[in-house]
Amino acid sequence: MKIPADRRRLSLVFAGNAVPRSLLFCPLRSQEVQFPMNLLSLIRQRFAPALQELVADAAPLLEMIRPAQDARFGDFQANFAMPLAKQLGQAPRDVARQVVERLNLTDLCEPPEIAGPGFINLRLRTDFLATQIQRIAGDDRLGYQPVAIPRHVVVDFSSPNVAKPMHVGHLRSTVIGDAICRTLRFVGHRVTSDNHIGDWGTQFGMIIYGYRHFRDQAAWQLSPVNELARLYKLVNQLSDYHATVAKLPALQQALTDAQSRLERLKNDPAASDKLAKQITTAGKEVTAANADLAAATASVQRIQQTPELLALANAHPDIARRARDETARLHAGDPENNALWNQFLPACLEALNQIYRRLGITFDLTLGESYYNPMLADVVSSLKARQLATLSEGATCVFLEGNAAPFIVQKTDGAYTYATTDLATIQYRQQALKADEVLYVVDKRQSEHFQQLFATTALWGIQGLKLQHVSFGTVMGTDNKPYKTRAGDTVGLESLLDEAINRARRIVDENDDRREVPLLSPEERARIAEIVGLGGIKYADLHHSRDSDYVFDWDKMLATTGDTATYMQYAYARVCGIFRKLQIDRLSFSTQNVAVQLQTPEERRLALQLLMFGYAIESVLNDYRPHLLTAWLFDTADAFSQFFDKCSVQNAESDELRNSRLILCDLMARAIRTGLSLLGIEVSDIL
RNA sequence: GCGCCCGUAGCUCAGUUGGAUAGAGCAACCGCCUUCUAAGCGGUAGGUCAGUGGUUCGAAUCCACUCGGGCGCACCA
Repeated sequence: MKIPADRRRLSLVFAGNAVPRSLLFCPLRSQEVQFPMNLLSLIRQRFAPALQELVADAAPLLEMIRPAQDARFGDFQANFAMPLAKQLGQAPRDVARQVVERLNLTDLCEPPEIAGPGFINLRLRTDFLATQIQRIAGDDRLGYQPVAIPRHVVVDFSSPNVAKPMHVGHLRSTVIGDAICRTLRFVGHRVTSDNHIGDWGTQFGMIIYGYRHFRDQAAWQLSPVNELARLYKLVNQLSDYHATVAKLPALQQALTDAQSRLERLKNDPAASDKLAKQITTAGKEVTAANADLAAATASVQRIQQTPELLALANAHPDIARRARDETARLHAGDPENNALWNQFLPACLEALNQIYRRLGITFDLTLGESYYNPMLADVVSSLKARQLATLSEGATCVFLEGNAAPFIVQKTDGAYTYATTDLATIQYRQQALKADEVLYVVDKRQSEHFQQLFATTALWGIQGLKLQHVSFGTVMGTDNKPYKTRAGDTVGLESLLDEAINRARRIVDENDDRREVPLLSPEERARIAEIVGLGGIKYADLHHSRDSDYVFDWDKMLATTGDTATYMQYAYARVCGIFRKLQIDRLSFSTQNVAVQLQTPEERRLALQLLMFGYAIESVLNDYRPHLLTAWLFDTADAFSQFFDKCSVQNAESDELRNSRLILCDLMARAIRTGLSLLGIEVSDIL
């Protein structure tokens, strides 16, 4: 397949770099012994030789060394003695003892303890922790070394449709995808973020049709994007109206059928568990059929009760087909439709970019579906040549084992589908972009599509490219239904961001007004409200495990208490407050060589937590789960809050202790700033 | 009908792929500001991990079935 040298379609290339440069290459000051900045890997390395003496493959056993799940068990625990004992035919505690005797850990840990059935509990030496903190003092990367072998990862996320308003689902993809990009870059991989926007599909036919028939010229001149959005909604509404009217008898029939089925079952004299279950099922079917009919009737009535809409609907009875025709003509190269496309697209993209700018998100590439249009015919003929694609009911399909439905690459009318585009995109990403890996940050409801896509890709002969669907769950409202406005519309993103910032502003005002002497100017308040509001939205999304559905709840998101972005931002601001109060410059202080002492449990816990940063990062990238980073951030801020409570800096018993605590404070601030930056969340020196 | 996912404290969610007495946040109750930001800290209470059976040293996690819920299944993307 040929990749067109010229980009026939408009594509935007951003040079944006998500993580501040300063965070990327910050060499450590001391270059002596380099421990990997992942304490767990270090411990595992020390266990490896001891285990290799007892067993051929130590790797799975090393996996069983974990952070302790309870502080009483120390800092780390090894759980391998029990399975290993079985393998060796010995008692677990004996096996544990043998391993412990072979260990050389004295520079890192207190003597290991064997507990319960054979757990090995490890407690790091406090002087070791102190040395490590001293070593990474002042480092924004907390000592994290870039990977030795970088991969090139293409991250496909956000991917809105132009002209259709973006909604919370796009927000979720955008926020998760951006966090993944930033984290991958941080550890040293090469990342290409690609916004695979829907700029070539059915909705464009609708806009073109709307533009030709329903355009309000004044509105168009005032704001093309708003007018296009209105036109899309209108055409969609009218198409739906006709489709729904046509569907009403069938829905009515379905209800009647379900009802009579239920009656028949209820009158069945034979009583059995199976029958009872069938009655339950039939009852649910009646309820569902009722709901379907009611929804359809309501949507029809909405049109019929609005004379202007009804008149339009009646004047355009075959609007759906004619809109599809416009799409087909666009794809066929019709000059007028292509001219309109070229006219519409920049405004649509600009509207999207406006939102990305507010969110602080950039893309390396914005290659929409249209970009791949010239490659689609070759994809299909290549699939046919390999006899993967066959004609069925007029459509060109790839039939895959285990899938009832085929993977359609060309429709009966000759049009290509997003399956075709996705295949072309994969080929392009491997051949032109030289990607090693592609991530798709897309709603989990599309998992079957990706399963088919990846299966087809493999059959097609593309090798050496790792493909992963990074799926996420639906965003629900507090009513546990997909998040919508009361009228049933999707919630526009722009208004969502406004709402978040407005709410945050109220909190910022309230807080500052409570002070004896307010600290903040209106401009500062506005800036902080933005940081807190956007941080709240992003954090709410990211701190849920990505594949669970989550409930979008303003009050929780911007709560002034608990596990929110604000908690971390607040902890950061408190560190800045300490340095302000003592009139010490944080940046210059942190480069001084200060002896770190960890005398209290709070200081020790904070230090250990900071040193677990590398482990947290690697857990995130293991399966692209940003919520593991939010958990680490919360634990870190929590450790700091306890430290702040118990360990006064300005009233420290000695200058040495004060300086040691200042080092911890500074490092903690860097940890929070870096960690939040990987999630696309900012901090402020004052809150 | 076929397939995928889920069910953990009153609510919202974690639970590092089979480890020790199942954890957070919110809400509730009790306590802590003349000292670095109380957007904070400490404490109390709250659980049949939907249910039953199985696998084994050991199960919220794996298997089977049952109950309850969600989603997807031929030309929208």
